[in-house]
Amino acid sequence: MRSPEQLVERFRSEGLKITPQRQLLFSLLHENAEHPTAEALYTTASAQMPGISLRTVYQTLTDLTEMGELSQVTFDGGAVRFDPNLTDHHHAVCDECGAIADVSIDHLDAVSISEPNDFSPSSTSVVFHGTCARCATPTNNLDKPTNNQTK
Amino acid sequence: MRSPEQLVERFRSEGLKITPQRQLLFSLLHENAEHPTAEALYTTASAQMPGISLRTVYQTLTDLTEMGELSQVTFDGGAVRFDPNLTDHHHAVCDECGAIADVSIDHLDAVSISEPNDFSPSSTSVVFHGTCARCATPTNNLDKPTNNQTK
DNA sequence: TTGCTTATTCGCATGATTTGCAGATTAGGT
DNA sequence: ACCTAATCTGCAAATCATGCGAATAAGCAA
Repeated sequence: MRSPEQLVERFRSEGLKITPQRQLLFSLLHENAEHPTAEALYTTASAQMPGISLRTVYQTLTDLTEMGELSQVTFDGGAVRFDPNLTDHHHAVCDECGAIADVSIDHLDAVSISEPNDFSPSSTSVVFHGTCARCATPTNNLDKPTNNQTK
Repeated sequence: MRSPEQLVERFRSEGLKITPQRQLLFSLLHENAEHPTAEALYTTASAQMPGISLRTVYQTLTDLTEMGELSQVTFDGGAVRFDPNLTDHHHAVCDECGAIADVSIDHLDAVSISEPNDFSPSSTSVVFHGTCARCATPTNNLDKPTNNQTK
């Protein structure tokens, strides 16, 4: 996703209005690597702007997604999560705390479908499940994040 | 998933009862490569056993999943789909008709996380998006399957 | 076969997530 | 300051899934 400033420019140039709600969400999403759900963003946004509606959060997220500024991802059937990272990347889901991390992958080009041979893939996405560094460390068990598991 | 006969044995040995509803679902799931949703199975089951309840379908699918006889998969936030294929495999989703095919993959072991280096993956799943053979063929457009897209 | 015990089924209510709709509000230009 | 269209908001409703209690039936024993 572009910077809040660039988004403001883009919205203006497309005749869309710059509302405080949109600006707040732009800033909350900018460089946000937490893959938040709409509800999570709503909670955070509400703290800074009491009265903002969940409907508006959904609406803005949908708009940004349609504009290609956000992508939506879901893991294991939970709520949709929003990802402002538009670079080529994949995801690692911690089975302990539910955290989702962006990961880059080596040698993905080596992967191919061996069977069947009649499917033409246009994109490939990889999801790792496992344990994140924080949960793997037996010490600092105290400041572990709360479980955010999708299910 | 094992054969209906083997499942009957397993259920009996665990003190579970063999009901006509379960037997029907065993047979509908056996070697089913369509990745059906609970609703889809309910529709099919209802044709053969009018009166069967959607609740029972969900219950049985959950039971089989907990027994390790089925796995659940979701794509793009749609409804959960059930997969009786317990072999090591991945999935290819046709963006045209929504069909989901099981695929085997070569060189998955070559894939590794380059960044960050502190996540310990225990499993890796790959999903291809693209066009299936049937949709890619310009002829036989007439007998294309109806769009079953998850979203 | 009959009867008993308990697993199952079923239907309905409820929960979670998301979208549709319509009226109230407001951004941004005149 | 005023207009108009875009936006926001609240609520209803759709979809998917699960909890719960009463009714039912499978499997065992006599």
